[in-house]
Amino acid sequence: MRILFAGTPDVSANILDWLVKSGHDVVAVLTRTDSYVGRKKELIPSAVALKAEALGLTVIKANRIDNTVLADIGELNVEIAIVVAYGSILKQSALDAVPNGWYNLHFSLLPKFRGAAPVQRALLAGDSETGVTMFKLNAGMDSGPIASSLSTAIGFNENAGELLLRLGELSKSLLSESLPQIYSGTLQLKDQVGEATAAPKLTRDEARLDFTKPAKSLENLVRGMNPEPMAWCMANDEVLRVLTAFDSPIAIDSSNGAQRAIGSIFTSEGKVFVVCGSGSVLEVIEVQPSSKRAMAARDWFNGNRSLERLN
RNA sequence: CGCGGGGUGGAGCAGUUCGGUAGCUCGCCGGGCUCAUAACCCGGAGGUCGUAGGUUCAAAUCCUGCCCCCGCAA
Repeated sequence: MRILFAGTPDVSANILDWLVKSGHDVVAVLTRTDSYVGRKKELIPSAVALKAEALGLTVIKANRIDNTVLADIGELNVEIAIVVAYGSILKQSALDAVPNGWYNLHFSLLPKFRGAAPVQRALLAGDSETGVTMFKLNAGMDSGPIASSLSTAIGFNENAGELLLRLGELSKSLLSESLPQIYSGTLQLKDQVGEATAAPKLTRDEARLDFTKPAKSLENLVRGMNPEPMAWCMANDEVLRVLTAFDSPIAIDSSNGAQRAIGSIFTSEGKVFVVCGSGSVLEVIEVQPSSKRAMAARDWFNGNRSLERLN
């Protein structure tokens, strides 16, 4: 079947590459328009656009499926579309433009975590399992009938970037299982069952560490926010990004009153700890002060001996 | 010309306002203490202070150009 692939970021590009190299008949790619990225505001094509060009595929760049784009899609005579993190909502008119429909890969076990940030939200929630779901798009938000899904255990120190990478790989298994069924018309779709939850895009406010919370929930935040937008807190009026941190099994020494204040920093055996809520302690592994590169928390602390607390 | 912050021994930082031959916390090497240690004590190596030029008796510090790095915002 002639396939239209729609996607934008790295994960999508990786799956596109795999589809083509596995012999699937991808004839064109739909991706978001080039966007200004970085300090120098350079106009950069999406990862999918770059990959598609390298593969010699037709590329349609659009953030909205207007009549012009619909016409372009019409001319391609594609039979199905596969969507992996395209980045824009597809309206009914767009869905109708592809005869056998659009199949979306979503990085959660639907109906959990519908929306833009399923991987991060699963980590924030402290879930021990997540997965990838292939479903047929309808006009709703990730609410279409499911073709298939695969679950996977979340590693205990896995962050969002690492988990996404793994889910991307899992997707390939899902596709190699489901695509042949779509081609042969034997695929069975099932309505989503269970409680639906929303996974809206992350905001920078949400990424701020609140040390009055238990260390475990801060660990979840740090993992879920890495690599984007990255958890952060304030250290002497400067933003400190926290790349890696774990709930520590050590307990606060109740004999040391100074160490008990929320947000207090202390070291032990070369490790850096922060006092959190409910008597818990967060071990900080890697941080990035503003203007600096990411560094081991210990190195950072060596240069900031006078710092007593984070907030 | 979107806003802003940085480049100082192997690492992280201070010193730059008010020029005068480099300091702190670590790491590393050697020695000591100890049953032992990531703890403690003593000693040591290691720096063209991003780079090019300028001012000066003298520049990490003042002036100018350039290179590299980072956060925010998009």
